[in-house]
Amino acid sequence: MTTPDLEKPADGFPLSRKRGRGRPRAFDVDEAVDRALELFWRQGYAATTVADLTAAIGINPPSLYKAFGSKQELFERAVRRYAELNGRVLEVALACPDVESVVRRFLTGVIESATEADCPAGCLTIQGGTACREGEHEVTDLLTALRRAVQDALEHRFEQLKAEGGLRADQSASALARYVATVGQGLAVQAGGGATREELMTVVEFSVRTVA
Amino acid sequence: MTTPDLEKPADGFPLSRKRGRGRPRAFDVDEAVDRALELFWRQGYAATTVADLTAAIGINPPSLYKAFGSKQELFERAVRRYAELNGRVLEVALACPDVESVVRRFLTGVIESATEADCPAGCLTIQGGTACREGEHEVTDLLTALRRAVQDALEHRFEQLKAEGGLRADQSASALARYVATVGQGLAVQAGGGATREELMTVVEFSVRTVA
DNA sequence: CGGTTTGTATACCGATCGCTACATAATCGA
DNA sequence: TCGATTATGTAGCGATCGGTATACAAACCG
Repeated sequence: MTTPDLEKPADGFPLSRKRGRGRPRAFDVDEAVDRALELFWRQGYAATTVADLTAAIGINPPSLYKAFGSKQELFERAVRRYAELNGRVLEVALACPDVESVVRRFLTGVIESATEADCPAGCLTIQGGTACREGEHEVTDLLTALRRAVQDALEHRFEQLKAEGGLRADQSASALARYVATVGQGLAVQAGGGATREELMTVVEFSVRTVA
Repeated sequence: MTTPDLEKPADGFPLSRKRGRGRPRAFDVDEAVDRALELFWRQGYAATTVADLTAAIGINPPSLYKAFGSKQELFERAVRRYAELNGRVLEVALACPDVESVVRRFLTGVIESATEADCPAGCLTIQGGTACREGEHEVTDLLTALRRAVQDALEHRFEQLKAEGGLRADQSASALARYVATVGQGLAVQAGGGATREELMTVVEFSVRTVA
């Protein structure tokens, strides 16, 4: 799973919009990634075909391959975009001042993201990537790493709060982070199955009660 | 998603092993379903090809289609087999005498099933079925219904215990069932990502604490 | 035994898969 | 305006997809 840094700013252009020498691209790359994200999110990696992608973006295959390299690299772009969007939600939760509010805000954010009306229900990192034939672990591994990164961020924050006295010294920050991440993943599965925000918010209350 | 009752006992044979008139089948159907189950479990529906299935079972395509009808019907058979296996685990949990032990036994059973050494990690109903093109909801719906059935069974048991006084009258059996099911699904996601039994058992303790 | 029934193996179907060769169009620096 | 460069549209590549036509093999019944 190489990451050849497509579309990077190409250091050297002070503030100008980079415009290469050749024919200009006829579609917006970021918008294309968003369309791809929606498809991968809704259908998963294996069930989403290049024909689906080109149709959704409104381009022909050569344009897709020029811009992204392959279906798998486009998937990685979409996943990175997804991580960027959800990263903001995570940051808001991590900024909360105590364990209970971090947990409540995180789980609430997961529910909101997984039940957003104009997005597929559920979580891309859970339902997007089982698809791997024997020996093709790249897709699965990427999504697993992303889930792990969220859990690690929670753990780091709980360690901070523990040092500040906001978490009892005999409590394990890593175990707590795993618990919260587990509930979050379960909530995403529930949302993928059609559960509503109201139903899922009752789960948050159970979880917060554990923590408090 | 029709269920044409393939391989039913064909009432009329008192106690004899049914042996039709034609050439006998050269492979064991139940064993074939188990092989298919493992593949669908590990790779998901969309990423598993008929060639994968015939190779794993050790037969040629016509035999698969004679016995099962289609890839999708074989998937349904595999899912039913999966439900049968996990149904036993669920029954053990439901037989426990109080809320806390039901929850503990259920979540422990989920962990054991999702981390069994000689099976794919995780849960078929979560990672097996995202695969559906626009308009092909059969696969996803089947798995969603299966998860829902587990949650409903928990809810029914909690209602029973509530009537017996084992659950406070102001507690919602459905909300509790949703919480427990959510944690179970989260545990399955964690297992699919490589978490160990020991790590996941700490999550059970958090959850049980909430309930008690 | 012959006739019927059922499963197997070979070989292959049209459709679609991910991907690309090629010629053309549109922009650049000079 | 002229190459050089980059993207686009058309058309199609070999491989594989889910599924099957056909002929043969192995059991039954009479």
